[in-house]
Amino acid sequence: MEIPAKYDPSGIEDKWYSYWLGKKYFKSVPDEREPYTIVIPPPNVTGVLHMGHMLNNTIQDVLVRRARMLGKNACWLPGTDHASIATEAKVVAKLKEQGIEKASLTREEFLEHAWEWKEKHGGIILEQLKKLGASCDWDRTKFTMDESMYESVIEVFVDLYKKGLIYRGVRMVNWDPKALTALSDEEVIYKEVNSKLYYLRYKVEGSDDEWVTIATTRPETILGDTAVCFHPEDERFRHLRGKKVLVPLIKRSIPMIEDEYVDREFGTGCLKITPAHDINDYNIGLKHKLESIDIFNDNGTLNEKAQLYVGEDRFQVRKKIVEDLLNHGHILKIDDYVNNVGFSERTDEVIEPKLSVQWFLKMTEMAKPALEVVMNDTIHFHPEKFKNTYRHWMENVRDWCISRQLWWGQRIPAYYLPDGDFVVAKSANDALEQARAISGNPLLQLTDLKQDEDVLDTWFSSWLWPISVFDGIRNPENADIKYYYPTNDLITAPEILFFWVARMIMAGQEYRHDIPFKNVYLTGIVRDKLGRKMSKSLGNSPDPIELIGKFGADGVRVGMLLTSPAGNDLPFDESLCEQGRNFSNKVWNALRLVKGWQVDPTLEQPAYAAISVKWFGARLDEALAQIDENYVKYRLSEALMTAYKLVWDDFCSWYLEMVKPAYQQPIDPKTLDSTIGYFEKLMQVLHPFMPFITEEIWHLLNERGEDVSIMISPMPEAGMVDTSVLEAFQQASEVIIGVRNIRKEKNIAFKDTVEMKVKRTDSFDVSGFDPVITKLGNISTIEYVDEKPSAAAGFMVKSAEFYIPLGEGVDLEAEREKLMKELEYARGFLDSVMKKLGNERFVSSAKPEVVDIERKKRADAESKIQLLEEQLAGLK
RNA sequence: GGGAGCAUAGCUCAGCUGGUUCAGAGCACCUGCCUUACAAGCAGGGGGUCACAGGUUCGAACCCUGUUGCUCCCA
Repeated sequence: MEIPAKYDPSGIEDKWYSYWLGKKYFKSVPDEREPYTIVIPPPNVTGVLHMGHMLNNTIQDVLVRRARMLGKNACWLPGTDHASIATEAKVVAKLKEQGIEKASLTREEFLEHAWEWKEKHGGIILEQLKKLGASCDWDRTKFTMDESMYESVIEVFVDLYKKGLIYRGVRMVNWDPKALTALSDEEVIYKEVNSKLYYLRYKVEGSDDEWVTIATTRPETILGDTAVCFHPEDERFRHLRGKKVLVPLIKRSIPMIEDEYVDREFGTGCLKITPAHDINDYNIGLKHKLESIDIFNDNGTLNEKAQLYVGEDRFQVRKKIVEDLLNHGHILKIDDYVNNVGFSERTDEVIEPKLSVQWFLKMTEMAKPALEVVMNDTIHFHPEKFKNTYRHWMENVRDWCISRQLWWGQRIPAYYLPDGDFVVAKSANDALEQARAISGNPLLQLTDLKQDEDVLDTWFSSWLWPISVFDGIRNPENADIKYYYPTNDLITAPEILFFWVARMIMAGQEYRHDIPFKNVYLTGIVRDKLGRKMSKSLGNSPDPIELIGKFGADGVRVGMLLTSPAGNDLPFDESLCEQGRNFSNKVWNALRLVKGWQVDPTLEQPAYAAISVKWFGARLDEALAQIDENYVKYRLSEALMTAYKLVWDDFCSWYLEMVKPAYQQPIDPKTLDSTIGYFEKLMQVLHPFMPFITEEIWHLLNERGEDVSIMISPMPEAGMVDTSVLEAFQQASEVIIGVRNIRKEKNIAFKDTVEMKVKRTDSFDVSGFDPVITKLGNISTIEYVDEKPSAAAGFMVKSAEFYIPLGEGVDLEAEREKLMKELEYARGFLDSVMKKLGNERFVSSAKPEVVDIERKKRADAESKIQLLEEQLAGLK
């Protein structure tokens, strides 16, 4: 069989993915096995795959594939969320391109367009995940607006309303004047902006020429002012107590009030209060029972209450009012000023704090048990440090604004009666029944009821995700939810710890009386070389599909995971994927080597091969145990690195070189069988990280029947580790390295054999590995001697001395220098040990084991020094 | 302004309960090799005052205090 020297993943990946799909290996149905469940953090239907998804989903696939090979019933449930704001914005924009205004459509017509858009674009990410090798149970794919999911959301809304946890209230919200919707705090991005600080003077009412000066960045909002405030202990304004001032231009009379909120150092120490347009002012307004004057329309233009500039945009008005204020002598000065301004995450519009009627979910009571289960490690966070952040948020949680002024999403099931009263119900018919009851009017018709126009926040769907994907809200006793819930691991980004993870925990406790997952693995953010977050707008993100084309899915997966410990940002560089690709190639070439061997069934196993097979078995057991431990601690990068070194260093660089038959010589069957057996195990260990190449190689190593796959084969288990053979190999390898060094120093080509003489002590014995040393050192004979040979280059391993006779050309001085160096080191070492042992307090207070170790070190160092001294003496 | 976290090799990170001359890994770098699986490779090698200053201890990268710098969250 001809195997190319370079691994080409292109055909192989598609071949095996179709095979897995065809054999339904990703599918999961409840059975008697232990379940292992992951629900995907549903990507947005508007999105395309980016590097963050690559990292996140690689991790999920690694965990799922491993669980499957550990014999668990693994279920990775995929899906997408409807992303109400983002999707609606996309659909609106698309319609606009076609010359259609959203306002000209009915709700139903608009939703038709939205669904059409979703059908066309909504599945892109999931399709791309297949290229990555994601082993999701695609038959279970869910979308947050699927009928069952939609109904679950409505049912939960109604239930929480009945429990008194959902209420309708006036609140200061983050208003997006472009999208015409309220945003949650998490959807607002604060940016530093160069703006101006305007110093404005207000005339004191009833005075001739008495003024009070305030500083503001938003002069247009003075039209909504209802007070001016100073600090009660501020002497500078004491004389204004109880007086009134006039708002410039409109000359409205407003009171001077006092509040400790005012920062006396900032501006003039005097603050204008505009309760309708600033959250802090709003709170002061509540405290001092001030009037709220809302001067803005929903689209950011001014309304009649402003009295001036009615109908004009807020930023236009700012320019105009500054001019007018200047003309009327109200502006004393204008400073440059940098402040934080909130922008809409979706539309990039400047957020307007706005009073409006919204639906809220009370958080305080739900937060308590959700905090508890994380603090007491019922749910484990990886890494643990996020427990702190989580606690801080949960202890200061605020009510959740769950309404959005959009059409795309679950419509709020509140129905308004003609008199303004409302009922909340699962269906219009239910609502009618209730409405008739509360109004006492049995003649009310469906057409008399008007359903709330708003939809629910997307997170109000996704907080139910781990439950609703198994239909656990509507059918709490169904087989799926009982089997798969709670899920095992959730893999997500710390950015959404609060508005998703925390809320899922709350929903779990409310609706299943149980946690939604046992472990939360927080990934870092994928950044570019400059440390910037990868984003579409910056254009600094590579296209994952192109990367896969370039390095192979396996290569990219390895690249993503190599330097990505949990919770740490990943400074991405293509060279990481290159390293992954190189690793694929390394493994591939190991296959080429092994497949190239001719076997001679009559051959006995040579001694060098026997000991090598024994050693690698031990090494494999050791590494398997280390890898298991890494997985248990969710240290996936380390698990991968352990496997990487096991394959590259131990298997390829050492083992294969050790057992490799001489050129064009056949191999014995016993060694070949062991080697193939080890190779198979290595492929199984690597499979979760590199699903494609391992499947390919696994099938090439042995004839396989139908219906088999490495992905459903049992993961190798660590056996008892034979530490004595590991220790012996360790020393043997040092001998080999010693020989290689001498060859290099003395310019002896590898093809020339050398002799080796060994002067050893009883405590040192690697003779089991002599055949290996002979082979890898290309040594003609190993002779055990009692005296140091003359004219030889030497080195030491432990207390044994090794010599390569050189005939002439031994540089005595160089040998001497080498020995002196070693001696110096050994003496220094001994010194440090003696210092400790000479310290009375060390010997009396340190643990006895520690003291014993020091004593042993002293003995070893002393004998080594003696040896070196003898050697030096022998050189003369 | 409040809270949290981080600082170890050029880069990204390990370093568990203080205890081996404990300072480690991968990549990058340097040197020599196209040796018959692999130059996407092989063999070897250099590189760190563990941010700084104190303290606790027989002993500190690790514990404590302060300083500096960076990051994140909340306001």
